[in-house]
Formats: sequence, C-alpha cells, structure tokens
Amino acid sequence: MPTPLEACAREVLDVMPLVMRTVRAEMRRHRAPGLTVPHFRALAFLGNNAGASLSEVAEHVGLQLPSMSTLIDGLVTRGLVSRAPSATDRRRVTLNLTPSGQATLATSRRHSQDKLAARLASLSATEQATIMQAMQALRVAFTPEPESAQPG
Amino acid sequence: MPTPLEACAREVLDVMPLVMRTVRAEMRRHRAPGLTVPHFRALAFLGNNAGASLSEVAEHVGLQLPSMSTLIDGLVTRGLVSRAPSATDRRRVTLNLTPSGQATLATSRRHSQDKLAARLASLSATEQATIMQAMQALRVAFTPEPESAQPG
DNA sequence: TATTGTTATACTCTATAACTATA
DNA sequence: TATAGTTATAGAGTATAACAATA
Repeated sequence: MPTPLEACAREVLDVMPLVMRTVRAEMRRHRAPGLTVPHFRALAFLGNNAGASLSEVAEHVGLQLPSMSTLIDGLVTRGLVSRAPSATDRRRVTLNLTPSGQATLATSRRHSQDKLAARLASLSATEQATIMQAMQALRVAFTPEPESAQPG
Repeated sequence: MPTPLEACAREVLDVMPLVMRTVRAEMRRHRAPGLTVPHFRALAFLGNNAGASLSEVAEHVGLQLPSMSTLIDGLVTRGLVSRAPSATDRRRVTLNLTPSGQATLATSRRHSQDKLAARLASLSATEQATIMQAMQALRVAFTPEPESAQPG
C-alpha cells in the first residue's frame, strides 16, 4: 500500500512522458525551423532573461555547456539569437533574441500551446485549474537552485 | 490576457520539461542496465499488459515500429523481456517480462519514484494531492485513442 | 494485397575530453 | 590557477526505407 506521496510520484512518472511525447510529436510535425523542446526552452529563457550568458541558459535548460554551445550556435546561424562578448567580462557571451527569434518563439509557443489547449479543453474548468495549480507547485519543487550565477 | 485554458497549457509546456529533465538525469545517474525513459515505459506497459504485441507497445510508448523493435531487442538481449511468435497469428510477436524484467522494473521504478518523492516531499500534502489529481486528469486527456488518427 | 515485424542506414541530440581565451 | 566558452569526437536514440514472412 503506497503512501500518498509515493502514489503521487508514481503518477507523475507515469503521466508526464505521455504528455511530453504528444508535445514533441506536435513540435516535430510543425517543424517550423526544426525547433526541438530544448531549442524552445532556450528561446523562452532568453525571452525572459535578455542578455543571459551561455552558462545561465545551460543550467536552466539542463544541458552541459558544450551541448548548449552547439544548440545556441544553431540558433545563431538561423538568425534567431544574437551572440556577443560581454562588455564587463570578455570570457562571457551575451545572448539575446533577435526580432526573428522573438517572432519564432511567439509562433512556436502559440502553436504548441494551442495543440495542448485543444487536448486540455476536453477537461472541466475545475480540472484545468487543478492542473494549473499542480504545475505551479511543481515549478517550485523542480526549479534548479542557482549554484553560482543568478540571472537578473 | 490569456484565457485560463491558455495559461494552463503554457504552464504545462513550461514545467513538464523541467521535471522530466530531473527524472532523466536521475535515471542516467542510477544507470541500472542503462534504462532510459522509453525502456522504462515499455517495461511498465508489459507489466500491465502481459503478452502484448510489438505494435501495441510501440503505440503506447510512442515510438515507430523499427525503433521499438530495436528497443525490445535490447531488452531481450538483457534478459528482461521474452519474445515469441504468437500462437494465433505468426506474424505477431508475444512479449512478456521475464522474472528478471519484473525485478528490474520494480527496482528502477522504486528508485525513480523515491527520487521524485524526495522532491515532492518539499510540498504540502495539499499540493501533493493537487498534483495527483492533475496527473489523473492529464492521463485521461493524453491516453492515445485507438482511433485511426495515427495512419501507418 | 495488406499486415507485422526486422534489418540497413542515416541523422539528431547530447556527453566527455581537450583546447583557447580571459580573469 | 580558475572560469567561460568552443571544438573534436563519440555514442545513444530514433526515424525512414527496404526487406521478409505471414495472413
């Protein structure tokens, strides 16, 4: 007989991959500029944290530095992100969304959001509110603790 | 100003990758026999659906048939899954967990569950209950229907 | 001819290791 | 010496295409 906490963990473990698979499949089907979930999350982070460094994005998205370097490289090549040396510390890079990046983010987010919303629309308003609350609680529990650098 | 439904979709889109990244990282760290999330989900499905065919597992996990064939191949090689021709239709394959597979599933599930539970323990009992309810609602909304929305 | 599954092949994503540049 | 980032290289994981076997 599992405790409520155990049951909750198991349910999360069971259901989240199910949801993410749908999201991923939809992103792939849409395939605007081949935006994967990590691409998307990097763009979203830069949308909220203009001028962030590579390390900050990497930590937030959960990739190693070389992987994020490559990922950002692709976004720079595609003209979605600008990359420049920091004025105060020339080891660092300053990352920003270009106008095109902002537009792409908005479009892609809208698309994924709409597809997700279409699914969620089959649920009651109460259930939707419950999901909203659950996500907010999970965000708190799973936001990585800043070890060295904290974005403004 | 987004509607509640839109806000909910956006929150899901934002938070779920955050959670799944932690789960994945933990699985990788544990690295029992290199069980990935899809491996795990395939084992879990077979645990609940003994004798399932390859197509059934593939549909549930959300992989293409060749990918699932390879994945199952690895599980068979590792002695976690048995694979035999179906008695009634020899094109089909009958998949089952071996005792070792059952044990591995239990151990891995317990491990991931424990790690997840440790995170969730920082939340209140009310929040945990909310998450539980949210997952149950999401499960309903995202369980793939056997409809022919997925052509072959 | 249609369905189930496997094999062959290639591509994407991410990691580790080695390196450069700056502090 | 330590930190930020890049480049080189390798290895998982998954997809598409071609194939084999059965219905």
